[in-house]
Amino acid sequence: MQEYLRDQIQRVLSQMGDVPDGFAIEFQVPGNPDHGDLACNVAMRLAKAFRKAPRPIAEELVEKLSAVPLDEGKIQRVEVGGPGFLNFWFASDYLIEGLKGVLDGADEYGKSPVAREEDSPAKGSRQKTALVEFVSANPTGPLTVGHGRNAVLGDTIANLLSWSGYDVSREYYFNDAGRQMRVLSESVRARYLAKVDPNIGTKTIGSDDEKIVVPEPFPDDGYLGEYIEEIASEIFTKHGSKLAQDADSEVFKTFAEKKIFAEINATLERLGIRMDSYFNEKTLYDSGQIWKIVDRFKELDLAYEKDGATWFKTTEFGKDSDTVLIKSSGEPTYRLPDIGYHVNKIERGFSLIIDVFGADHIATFPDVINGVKSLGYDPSGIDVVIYQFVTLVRGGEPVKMSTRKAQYVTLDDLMDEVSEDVTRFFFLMRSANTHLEFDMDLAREASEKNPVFYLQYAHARICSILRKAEEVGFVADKNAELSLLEHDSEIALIKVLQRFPDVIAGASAAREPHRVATFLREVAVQFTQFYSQCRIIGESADLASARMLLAIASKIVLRNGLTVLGISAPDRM
RNA sequence: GCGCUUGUAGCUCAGUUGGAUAGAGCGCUGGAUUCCGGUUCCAGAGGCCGGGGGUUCGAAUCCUCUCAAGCGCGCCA
Repeated sequence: MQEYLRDQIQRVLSQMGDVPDGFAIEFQVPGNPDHGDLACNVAMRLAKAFRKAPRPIAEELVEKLSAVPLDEGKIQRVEVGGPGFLNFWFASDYLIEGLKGVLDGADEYGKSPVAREEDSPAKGSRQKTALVEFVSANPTGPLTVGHGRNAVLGDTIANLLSWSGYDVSREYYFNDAGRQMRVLSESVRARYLAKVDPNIGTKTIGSDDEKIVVPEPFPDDGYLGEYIEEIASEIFTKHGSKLAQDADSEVFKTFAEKKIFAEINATLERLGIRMDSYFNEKTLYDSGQIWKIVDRFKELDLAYEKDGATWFKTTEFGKDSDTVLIKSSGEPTYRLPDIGYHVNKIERGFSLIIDVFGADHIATFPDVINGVKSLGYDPSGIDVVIYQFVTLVRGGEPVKMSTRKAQYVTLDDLMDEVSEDVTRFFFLMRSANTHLEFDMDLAREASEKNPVFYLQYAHARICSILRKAEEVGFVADKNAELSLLEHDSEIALIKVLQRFPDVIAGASAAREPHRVATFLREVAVQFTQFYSQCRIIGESADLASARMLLAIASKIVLRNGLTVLGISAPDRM
């Protein structure tokens, strides 16, 4: 439709004056139905070039457009509105074609065709690929609520890209060799030793307001969660006391890592998330890649040695200070493997590389990009999605969390309390860069106050109508005369449904899943209005069939939208 | 102190690329109901879009200054 109108306007404009080079004709969907179905602002934007007021330009445009009649199957009428907008009203034939499109599309409605690389002919018709890296929590403990937002965002963005025609891979990046894992291992070992010898000495760690008693060998910055205790018990059950003498035993680390990873994956599974690959940071060491990068940085005069450490000249890129790449202990900081990892991703040939991480990581991202660029790679395919932190609210008060005492609500706890569907929806209903307030009381409530239930209810209600129709022996004619749909609420609903593909495409391009959630609410509202104003079963066979098809189309859009968000569309509630 | 993010209705938040009278849900007030699911629908009240200045046909949106909040600024990740 937009292309058609663009061509028409282009043709008329060229007769009216000199259109500036590169002038693009743009359209928008007006918020106010009195302004038609599509609006165009060319008249205002050309006022200066034409040295004329916008309104006369618009009026001339309308006159010229109507002189060579516009396709009546597409456009019903054109008017000048406000300061000089061209307002177009779609013809009902066009709307009906769109409705048929929804029904024909069915489970596929809203999907874009396969996206192909077009920039390089050599690549021919290769499908675009995307790598979405998310979660990426090191296996040191259960996933928290914060990880939940990351996980759900990443997974949904992956869904969106896949609906936009990308071949998508989900990847989990982790490090099981660093300091964190050492502390984890020592924490488990200390708990284990206390089981072997209950008389082992204790000590107190923590600050003045948070004192915690732990076994003597426990690291000062150790992990205090209950799960450490459980892992130690399991090791004790399996190995008895024979590991007590072996200070270097790898068992603590490998056992803990294996168990924690299994739990993380089980948690992700509950959310319907399945990774395609896991990338161990260790790979980058083993291949020698990170050392090559350091050498290259030194050749480029972007790295130097000082105080026994190797530094990255981030001041070259406008930062206040340089950054350590390799500590004086010989161990790299996370920044070096991060650069290596992104080089690795680029070398794997993805068209699009998406990272999802929390606001606390934002400052390190430019270093990675600058590093990648300095090494001669093109970072333009890398896109970062940043999300702000989550606050749980219960009874109007924020839920206090303390990592120190390991008093935090895990993602599993949250799902136990409010269900998987609600968890996903609440993480997706707000834009990623707002601080999310997760209202537990609202989330628990299974009523119209809870936006997820409102959507699911609308879907269930349509299913109920279909069941009812079956009971009374009514079968909708698949070739029903859809032009019988002319009630305001029917027309409004048809128009909303047809926006779905654009919403998906827009949400995908902007990596903003919340647009889908916002849109689905509109669909549910429009459907409910239609439902309350128009009866289906009991009307004449023709009208009942047409309305039934409209209800089925609504069901398709609700269902597909919920599917993209990873939320179930129940037949009954 | 510097950097990033965010300030929109009482609360939680939408607002596309700069567009027409700034929207939704909750809460509040008042109404509807012979119904295919009342987990519903309709109406109303409620706004200095944090504040000042600028850009232009036109600003919640862009620029600038300023105020406030969150996060980051480590040989942690």
